[in-house]
Amino acid sequence: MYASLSEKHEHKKVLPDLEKSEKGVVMRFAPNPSGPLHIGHARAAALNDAYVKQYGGRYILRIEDTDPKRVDPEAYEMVREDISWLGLGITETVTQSDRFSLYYDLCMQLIERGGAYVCTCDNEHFRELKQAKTACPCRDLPVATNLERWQKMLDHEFKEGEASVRIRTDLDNPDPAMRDFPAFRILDAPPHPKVKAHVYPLMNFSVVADDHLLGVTHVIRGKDHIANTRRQKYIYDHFGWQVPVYRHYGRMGIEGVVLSTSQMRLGINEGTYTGWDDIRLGTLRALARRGICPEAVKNAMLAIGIGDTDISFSWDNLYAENRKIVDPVANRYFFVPDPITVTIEGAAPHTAHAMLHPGDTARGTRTLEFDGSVLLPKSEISPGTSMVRLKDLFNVKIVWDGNIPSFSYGGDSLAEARAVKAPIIQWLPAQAAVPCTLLTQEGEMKGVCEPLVGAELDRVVQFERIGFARIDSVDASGIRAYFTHK
RNA sequence: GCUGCUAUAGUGUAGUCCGGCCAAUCAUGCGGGCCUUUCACGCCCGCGACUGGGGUUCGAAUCCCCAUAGCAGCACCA
Repeated sequence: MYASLSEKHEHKKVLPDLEKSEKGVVMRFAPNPSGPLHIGHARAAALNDAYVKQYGGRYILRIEDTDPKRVDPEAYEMVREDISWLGLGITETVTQSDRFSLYYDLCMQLIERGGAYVCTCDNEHFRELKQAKTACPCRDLPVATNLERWQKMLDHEFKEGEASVRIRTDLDNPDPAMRDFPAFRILDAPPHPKVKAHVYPLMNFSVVADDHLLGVTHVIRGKDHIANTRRQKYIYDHFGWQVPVYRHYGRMGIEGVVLSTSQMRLGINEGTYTGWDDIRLGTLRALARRGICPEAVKNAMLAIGIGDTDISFSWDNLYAENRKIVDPVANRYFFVPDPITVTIEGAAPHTAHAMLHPGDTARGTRTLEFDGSVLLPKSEISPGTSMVRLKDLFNVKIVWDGNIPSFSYGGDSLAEARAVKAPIIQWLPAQAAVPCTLLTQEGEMKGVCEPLVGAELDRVVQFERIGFARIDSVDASGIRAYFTHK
């Protein structure tokens, strides 16, 4: 009985089983190095990671840099950093630009098998033929001719746009997307930052080649790849290779942040964003800067799972995951936004001892010395407020003369403050407050905080009654913190 | 236009394959209460959904058909 109770209590989100996983799995995460990773990438990264951990096996990071137009040389390093931050169990890394000769080899073999041909047709013309389910003249050329043409491609005798390799599929396939799709193209420019080439494999070819060569057993990717999966099966069949198990999860809409790499880049160049880690962006480094933990990101992604329905990602759910992680560890401090200086009449010096964490008394206290005047959040003091309690200190009576308040000592009794429902607010000694800027996605909040916060650099703290924040920088001019969430 | 995928509360998710135990799970959110020198955490109570219409059946969230809506592909991007 107790067993079943605790079982239910510890109910953990488990991903649905994958078939053919008994002997372990080989999976891969395959980003394109066009920029840093964002929350959308995290889904594929986390799901594959979780399955490899569940079944055991290898987890390959494959950098898919086969399109020189979409390669940012700096992104290789950024992707590496982001993956390391996420804490994926990557067991090996391959970069496709290192493997062009493998693809060329396989292409030749495929042509020899009659599974591919070199097409020199004009693009527009080919499209019309395709719509009409008609073979282009190149399709029926003998293998020997195709091999010659392939050699001419490699020798750069064909220029950009003059020839491409196509996979022989089924012209009668009702889906026009399946008919003789391209596998290699020629690009004269731009140069690839990592490899000297003009013949480039297209994704459907290089992906099949590598999935097979690397022994990938299961592929989990977005359903935008569902057509690619069907196309890729033609290549597997031509080679007689075994097809991996595929799962396609639905589209994930993400509100409120910019995710498109090109838009982000543009915004950075124009100065709209401070960089790839601008907190208004959905990059992993932006989340990190705000104090979102990698485990929270992964947990949120696993909770979403691999369903094939289109979903809209909810920040609330991610924040809830993060709060579970951060709340038990974050020290508590006072941050007074938009402070006003107030002198309190009739109060003797007091020393306040506020707990660093109310759930963990062993952590001790911060000490705040009261000596006559304090800083209070302006928004808490408005006509009609007759008493507030300064948290961990004492009560303050407020008397209003029109719009002019005067403050006086109101006793130490917490019970009295409760009795009149006085708000218990954060405060700082006027003499011991450090300038602090809290940056949120909506803008800056200027204020002051406890000096001790300076020792929390790079950690997440909780500003009482405000929310969690990551301390981003500490210097002579003050502290800068990024708002995490409530 | 052609091809394909999907449709459970505000959001995510379980159940759908093998119809009844589902007047539908869990989380998050929201409302209320308790606890508490934070509007955090914790605890309690509540709110809230099977896209619509037909059909099969003793019985349908679950099977079939149609409709509607959303998404994806038809790139020399990944």
